[in-house]
Amino acid sequence: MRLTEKGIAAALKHHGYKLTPQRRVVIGAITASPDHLTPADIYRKVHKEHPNIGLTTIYRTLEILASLELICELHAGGSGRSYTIGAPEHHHHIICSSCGAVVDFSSYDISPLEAKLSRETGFEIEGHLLEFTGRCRRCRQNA
Amino acid sequence: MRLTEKGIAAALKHHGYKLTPQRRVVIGAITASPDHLTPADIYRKVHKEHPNIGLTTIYRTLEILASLELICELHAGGSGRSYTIGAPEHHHHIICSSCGAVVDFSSYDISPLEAKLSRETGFEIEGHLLEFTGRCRRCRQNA
DNA sequence: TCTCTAAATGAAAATGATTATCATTTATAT
DNA sequence: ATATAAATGATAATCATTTTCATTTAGAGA
Repeated sequence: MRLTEKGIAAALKHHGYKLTPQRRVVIGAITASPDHLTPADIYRKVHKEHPNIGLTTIYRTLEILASLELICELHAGGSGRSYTIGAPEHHHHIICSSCGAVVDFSSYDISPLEAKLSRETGFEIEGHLLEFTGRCRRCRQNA
Repeated sequence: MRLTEKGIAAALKHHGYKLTPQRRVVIGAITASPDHLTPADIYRKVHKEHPNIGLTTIYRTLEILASLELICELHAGGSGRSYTIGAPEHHHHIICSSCGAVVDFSSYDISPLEAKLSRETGFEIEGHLLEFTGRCRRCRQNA
């Protein structure tokens, strides 16, 4: 289950941010895409319909959305930063290296591993990064 | 078990790369540090003793070392790219968010999870990213 | 609905990281 | 010792991201 455009808009307001037309457009672009998008990707996507939206605004909006965990930052694959739509529950991502599609999975609980590592290394675990890359079913069939 | 300066130098030669003084210095800086280092970090470290080594050379050397998997690229934490010394076996990393120390762990086999995901999602898994951040024992005790 | 104000925007410049270029130097095979 | 392809360093070019600041605007309250 992924967050919806309406849900994200409501969460923004709930946290005291203004719901500007520009922010609506950025949120719309992210919720409409199954892929991971860089700030430049989003700029290109929205620039046709909304040529007045600046890249700076996109950066600022993405930063807010990420800080509220309404979108997820991805690390695997490309070198630059990219984002995908968030979800209500904690989850991880599989990214298709061919088409860029992102699939969530929440069927894995990482906390036992965290506990084990904490015991073995003396670290107090604060966070983790777990992502997979691969080729999605469709891309495999098209090959 | 981590790779040694000698082992990395030998591997470089084995793959047909020349073992220049500059590369030796970069390799030395990485093997000498328990932390993750950005290209700029390494430049600062080596610049005192070897002011003639350019940042460009450091970038080029890091790229080669990473492509041969003699060093590991880290993603968690900082935004820029950073590296740490490699190891002979596949492993993952825990990074101290306070002091930057990197601890390896290889006590976790991710392949059952990969198989499960492949079955559930139809993806052919190609790679993964698994890192933890936390506070190491020493930093916790100093706090 | 109107007004006000803090927040948000966009354009531009500044910054910072990374890559490309190219003339010069050098590690190593012979 | 020599030849040569590879590597280097200085510089410039590129690209992503952040800062700045004057202007605009969403939304709270009258």
